[in-house]
Amino acid sequence: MSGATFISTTIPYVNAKPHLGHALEYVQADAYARHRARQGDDVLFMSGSDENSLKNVLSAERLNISTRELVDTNVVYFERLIEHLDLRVDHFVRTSVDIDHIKGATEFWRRMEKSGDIYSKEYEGLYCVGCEQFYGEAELVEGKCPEHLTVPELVRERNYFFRLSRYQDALLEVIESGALAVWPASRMNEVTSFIRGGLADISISRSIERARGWGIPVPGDPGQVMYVWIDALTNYVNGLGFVRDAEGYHKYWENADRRVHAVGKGVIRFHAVYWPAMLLSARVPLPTDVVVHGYITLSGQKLSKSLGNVVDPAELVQQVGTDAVRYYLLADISPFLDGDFSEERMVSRYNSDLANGLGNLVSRVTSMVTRYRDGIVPEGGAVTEADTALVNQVAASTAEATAAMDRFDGREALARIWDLVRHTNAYIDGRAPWHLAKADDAASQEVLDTTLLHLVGAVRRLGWLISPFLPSASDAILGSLGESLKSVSVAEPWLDGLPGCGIEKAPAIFPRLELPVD
RNA sequence: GGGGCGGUAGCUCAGCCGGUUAGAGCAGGGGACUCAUAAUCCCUGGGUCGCGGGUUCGAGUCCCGCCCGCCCUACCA
Repeated sequence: MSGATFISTTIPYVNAKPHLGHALEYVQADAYARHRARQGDDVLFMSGSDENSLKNVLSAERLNISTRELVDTNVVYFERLIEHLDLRVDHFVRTSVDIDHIKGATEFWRRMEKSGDIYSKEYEGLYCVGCEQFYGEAELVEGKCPEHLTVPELVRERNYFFRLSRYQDALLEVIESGALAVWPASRMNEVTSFIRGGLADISISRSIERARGWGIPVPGDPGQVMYVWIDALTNYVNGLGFVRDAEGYHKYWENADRRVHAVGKGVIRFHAVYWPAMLLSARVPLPTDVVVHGYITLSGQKLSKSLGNVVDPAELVQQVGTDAVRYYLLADISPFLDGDFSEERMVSRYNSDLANGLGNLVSRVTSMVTRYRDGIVPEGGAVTEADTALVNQVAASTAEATAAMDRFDGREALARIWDLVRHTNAYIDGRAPWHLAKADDAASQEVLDTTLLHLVGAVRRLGWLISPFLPSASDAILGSLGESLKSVSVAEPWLDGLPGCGIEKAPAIFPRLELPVD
């Protein structure tokens, strides 16, 4: 146990601006990264951009600019989205720029070659530029690429091939033994049945002509560049300094407890079959988890540029704020299945859960401590059934949310956290502190003290619990209690250190949003 | 064609190896309260659990067939 966790997003092509699907994967990976970090792991969260793609070359040609110019321009939108969504990305790989990546991909290729897994042969196939992938006739729909609905081009040239076929048994073994877990289980079934169906060797290079001279050269053959997926997959180790045998590589990959890839359902095969096989060939440890999310539809329709229904996540953040977007993506969209986006639903969940639920709870608690005890958290008195029930809910929500996150299920985690939000609100009404405050007998005052202490404890715990999902709100809540995340531990008794603390009436953490009227 | 995953209250979903009157959140209806972001709390859910058979003392929960949606995979004519 090294206590280290590696988590990555896929690296998108930067031939266009990011859409909501990118945002989904980003926040899912970010929540997991923050979760593990909070559990005490040393976490490295990596993202990046896939720039060596023919798709980028063609987009640039259409715009009449250089490929370099295109990727340099577009990558900024992704970096900006990462900021807008408040992601704690530790390292961002640019595959056409980073020297570690370019050298690393080359070294990776050499290792596969050394294992005897690379050979060249004449090949002819139907290639979809949009997918950067060869298709068999049978996979086409009316002769067109099923993803892009364009006619693939017939390509014939000498290419290098990877002996994927050799790794069929080994891959089944790592997946079935659980060494490489694919989430959810249904996706794992897909992968194993695909492998059982037989693995053919795959083309891993293309002529420099077809690539328009863009891409990472194949070592020892200036006429060929690497197939974009081959260099792209190696970004995960290259971003850690694989080629330099860097300390980061040893720590966050080779010796890490968890090596996690968050991916979309469209690229499972690359991450759960090709990439592990490449790693086996290069004799590098495999990922431990591949977590597969679905796609986001918009009012039931697939996001597509031609339909003009692409939602710009950056714009969305500007309209409703980072918390609303993060919360919606994490709490409402299934982590594993396709989800539907609707602005109305996003606003509705924000208002009911964040503004009316948690936000209002923080307001009323801080307000009562300020009003009834001059902002000083009191010592508690005798504990009764209602207090114990609250304590139990704190423990249950904490345990359940933590366990859910270890299953990559942020939606479930948030649901269990909100059990505590509701329970705490109900606890307040059950105690009616405003009545206790008016009663001047000692007994009532003691109950009030106990109640306020427990409330502050619950709010503190909630602030801690939401930190992977809503980091800035978490800071705000803990800040209003004079706490920072670092000073709060799950291990310590949950009311420790609270009596005597000075707190202030918190400003609205989640101001209500108005539904867009149109 | 083969395989997989879904089809549960208006909406989004829970329901593990079959077992008392099928659940949650939101929305809707009624009531209470005032600390709070007109927020909160309490009460309120007669849903053919896609359809039809079957196994069982008993089935959303297992078996068979069918319908619908999505996905993976392959082409037998």
